[in-house]
Amino acid sequence: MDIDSFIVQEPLSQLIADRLKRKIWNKEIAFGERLLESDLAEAFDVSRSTIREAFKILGMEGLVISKARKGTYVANLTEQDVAEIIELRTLIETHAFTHAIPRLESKQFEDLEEITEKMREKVLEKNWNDLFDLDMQFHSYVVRYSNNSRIIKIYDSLQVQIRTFLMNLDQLYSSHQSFYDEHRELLNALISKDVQLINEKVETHIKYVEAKSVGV
Amino acid sequence: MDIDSFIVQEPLSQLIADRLKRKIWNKEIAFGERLLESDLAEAFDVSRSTIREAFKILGMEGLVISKARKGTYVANLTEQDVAEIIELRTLIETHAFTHAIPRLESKQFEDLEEITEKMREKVLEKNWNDLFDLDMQFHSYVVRYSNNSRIIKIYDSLQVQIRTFLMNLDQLYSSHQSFYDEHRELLNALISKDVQLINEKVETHIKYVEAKSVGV
DNA sequence: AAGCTAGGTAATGTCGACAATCGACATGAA
DNA sequence: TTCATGTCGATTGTCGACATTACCTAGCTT
Repeated sequence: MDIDSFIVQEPLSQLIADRLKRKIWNKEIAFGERLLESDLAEAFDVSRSTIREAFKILGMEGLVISKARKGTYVANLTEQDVAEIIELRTLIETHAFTHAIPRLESKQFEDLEEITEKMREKVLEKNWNDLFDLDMQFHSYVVRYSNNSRIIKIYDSLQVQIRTFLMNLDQLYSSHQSFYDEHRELLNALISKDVQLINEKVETHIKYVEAKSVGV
Repeated sequence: MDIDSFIVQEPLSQLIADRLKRKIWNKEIAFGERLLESDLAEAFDVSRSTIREAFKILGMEGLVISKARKGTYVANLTEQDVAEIIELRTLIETHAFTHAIPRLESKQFEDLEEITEKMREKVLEKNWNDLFDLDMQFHSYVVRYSNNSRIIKIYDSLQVQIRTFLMNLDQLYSSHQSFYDEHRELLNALISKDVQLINEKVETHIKYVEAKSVGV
């Protein structure tokens, strides 16, 4: 028995998909770039089948676009795409946050409080990568309490795309303080359980990010 | 050049996925049934790779569920699932219909009129299958004018699931007349371009279907 | 020179086989 | 009996090779 047996549980294709995702986020692979099955198979030292399956995963998450017999390309984020993502995010989050309200108890608010406080730390440390993670985590946490597995799944895919364009916004780095403030307000709105206020804050928060993204 | 060249354009996996979809809709394959790659490969006379890719497609549409090293199963539609689908459908359609308004001109209303009138015919002919198609077509047509490719894609997948549980509702067959009336009202609401009214009609229409589906 | 046709090359689609893993059953010890 | 361990068959994961298709280029025709 190999020692790796204790580590490897998920299929190789999933691992490859994750590694490709990272490469795109780190800009090692550019938007619009063509991905050749053979090249990647060689680069990752796996077979083309595995790469193919990884492509399917990334395709579901909207990171990659495959056309039959034409190849697969890293999805290009045009202004239209960013607008679509913003629109969808607003739609899902306002709905999910609202529907999560009845299931948010003190336990949940404590968790969110913890996430938010960690954000404050990361802001001071100027650790933007962790800050991103916490941002995503905060929103995912609430969406999960919408209790609709389909909406959660859609949101997970959407978050991959959100992250993709956020990682390309250097401007965002300069506004770290408001990053924390925004989530603090969002959390307070949730605690108040005031639907109107929550929707307002969610929309404002997303629009705030959108403003940063003009001209991606 | 082979004569089939004119026919075969899309990958085999897509064709297989469609055929599997039909089999599920026709109840030739039951909910929750396990799908064996080898068996299906033999049945359709293709390789396992092709079946695998078909599974990935059906997985995206939510028709089957694959778990690593555990196999893939036809998705089971519990009451919870139906509730989720209804919730998501309402969310997407109200949003998409509302956002489609500015792009709906006389050309579009004529098209919708045509679809609706065909429904009247099919009701008289008692051709339920075609009626289903027209129903799906009507809603897809409007959603397409939301101009958000991501929302359209989500809706397409959702419609596959909607169809899946509609095909299992014998009760619906008895209410064919109101089927036509419902869409007539929906169309009138769209023509009026009254957001409030449209949302109302969409919600009513979906809830009407939901009522039929209690206890699936 | 422009456009069309044909052929070659490179990439994707499909295949069948081998490897790793899971589940069920059998076997044996506490 | 009950639980742990080992073995076997069945099924999915991964692989490399062949088949088919699309893109590019060269050469021809007008």
